[in-house]
Amino acid sequence: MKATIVDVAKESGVSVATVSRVVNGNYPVREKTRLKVENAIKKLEYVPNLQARELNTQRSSSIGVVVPSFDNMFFAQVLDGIEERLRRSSYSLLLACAQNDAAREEECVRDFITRNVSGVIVVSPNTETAVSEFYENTAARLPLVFVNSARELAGISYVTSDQRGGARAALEHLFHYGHERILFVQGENSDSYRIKEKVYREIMRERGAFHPEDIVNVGEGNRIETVENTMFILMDMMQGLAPTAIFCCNDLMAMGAVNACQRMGRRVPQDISVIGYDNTALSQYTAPKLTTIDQHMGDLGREAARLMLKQIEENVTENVMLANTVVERETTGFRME
Amino acid sequence: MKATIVDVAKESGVSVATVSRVVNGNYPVREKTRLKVENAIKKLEYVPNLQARELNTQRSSSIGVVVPSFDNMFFAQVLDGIEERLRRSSYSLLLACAQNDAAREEECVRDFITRNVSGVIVVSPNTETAVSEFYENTAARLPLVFVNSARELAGISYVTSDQRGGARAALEHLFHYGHERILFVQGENSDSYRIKEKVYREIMRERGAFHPEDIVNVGEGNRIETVENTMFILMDMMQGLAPTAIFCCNDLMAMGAVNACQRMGRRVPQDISVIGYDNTALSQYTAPKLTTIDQHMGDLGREAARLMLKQIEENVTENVMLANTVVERETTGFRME
DNA sequence: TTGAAAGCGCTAACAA
DNA sequence: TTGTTAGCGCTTTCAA
Repeated sequence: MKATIVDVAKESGVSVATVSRVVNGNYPVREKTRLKVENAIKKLEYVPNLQARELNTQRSSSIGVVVPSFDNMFFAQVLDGIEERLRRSSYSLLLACAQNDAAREEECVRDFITRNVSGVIVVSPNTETAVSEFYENTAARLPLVFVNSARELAGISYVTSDQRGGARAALEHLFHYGHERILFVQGENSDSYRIKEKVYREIMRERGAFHPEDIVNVGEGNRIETVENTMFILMDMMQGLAPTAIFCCNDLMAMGAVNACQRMGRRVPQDISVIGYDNTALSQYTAPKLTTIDQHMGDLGREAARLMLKQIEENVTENVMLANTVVERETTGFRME
Repeated sequence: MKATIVDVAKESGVSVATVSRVVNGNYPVREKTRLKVENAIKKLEYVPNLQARELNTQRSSSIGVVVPSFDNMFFAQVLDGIEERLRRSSYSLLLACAQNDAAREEECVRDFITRNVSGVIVVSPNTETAVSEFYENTAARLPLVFVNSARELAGISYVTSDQRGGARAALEHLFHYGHERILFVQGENSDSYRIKEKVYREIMRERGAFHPEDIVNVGEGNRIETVENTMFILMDMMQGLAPTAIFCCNDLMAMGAVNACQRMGRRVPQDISVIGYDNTALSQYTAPKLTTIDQHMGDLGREAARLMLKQIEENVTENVMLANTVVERETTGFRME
């Protein structure tokens, strides 16, 4: 069986208290005693039991993270950022996947509470659950951080990305290249499309360049088929219209847009410019490489971890909004007649 | 403060043992008593403390998973599989990232032991560490499962994917379409390239169709730049050679190969066929869509979780090798003159 | 500088 | 069917 602190104490002929002091190094121990204990530890391959320690000290050194799914590169990157920041602390990461399901999300959080985590980070919380009583109660119990949630609740820290600003930056980038007739491509069922559409409408109206028919909806926006769907829909649409640029709500759609242009014999960016959103790895794989908006997902994760640590240590919540920035690559530019 | 079992016992006027029995439902409790206790639990918002329970029962209900990094879609998919299988059990998942570093990998495993996990799954263990004494000692302490490791140690369960068979299947797929002169594109520093190269050499030699100059090395094979590097190297190479097909060790390289062909005015697959490896999401985003070999990474993860559970429950190790299968899409076919 | 002992929240024998 | 109690492995107060 695994060696316990008692075994070590016996082996080295001291009390368990002394062993504990050696292990934690928080109280003075005579050099000679320390050596004896350390030898015994090595000999018995003793590893302290964190569960017991935490039960005793009423602390916990794990943080729960709930993600809605793994198939999306977005979450992998946020997770990466969280892990990176947490690594420098003494906390470790308990992971659960909510499968895009509100009930399952609650379940995950409850399980974390049972496991006595120090706090829970929820990435893209389900909008149904996010407004519910459930999270209000949970926030009263333990530190809670939301990543990318539109709705705000008391006692919860938020880290979001400035999609309004990002949409504006994307359009200004296109204006800068002299584009006026700009198609807007979005999908269904996501707050993030709503936000961008609103900005698009406002800005285009301001310029007197708004045409309702320039707004294209390609349906489900985060699947593999999105690329192809977007391509076909645009090939259809663009027959009648003569946009000089296309603003897409994510890189999948942008990729479909580029493909559509190429199939129709329009050069990108000489004939038509395309800008995407998210700066997923994808955007660099294509030829030409996508100009897009970076949401800095790694930073989103790092910030979430930082806010969590802050809540645990100082018991204060904080909200952070990260800027979205243009990454210019090869799909935007001036028109060449 | 959080309510404990003692609080619930007091509130409902029974002993802690009875509360425990109600919570666990493992011993008979009179209906009326049970109701009293349940009410108290609800009233106090009591959540049992798993740490205490596990300390007492000498059990643990978490499994540690170490991945080398997150930036690779591969690991995200394996993780997805592990999580999916574990979800149906009562175990939860402790995650750590080794950052492609052998020392850091050991550290992660040690930390898991301290946290008293039931077992550890290591995805793509570092080859240095994999052969070391470290894992031998660790395997003696607790269940260990390796995903995608070339070297085998006693007391450890393995789940690997049959890359030999996959490479053979890829070549046979090309032979089937009548290709004889086939370029082999690989990268540096990975067992998986070695394995495929060996198969390629063997099979091409057997057919008397082996030309040493057909083996191309594009350097670092798992970065974003791999796509572009591959493209330039191949555009250079293919001037002199006249292959009718290209077998690439991963989808990044295959994407680069397709781009190279297109730039050189060769139609894919009418003039030249390209086959990739991995079946990453990427392979479906391109136009034309990549024919590739599926490693079934989700299954790899699910199997790893299954073997872990088996080791925990029955204390037996098992090795599994998953078949790699051809996924035919749009980049392979007969030559059209 | 060290040891004895209480107790963290829980389960499970044992007794009633 | 229920209660009493020992003890899981550890930390920490208190006393020596």
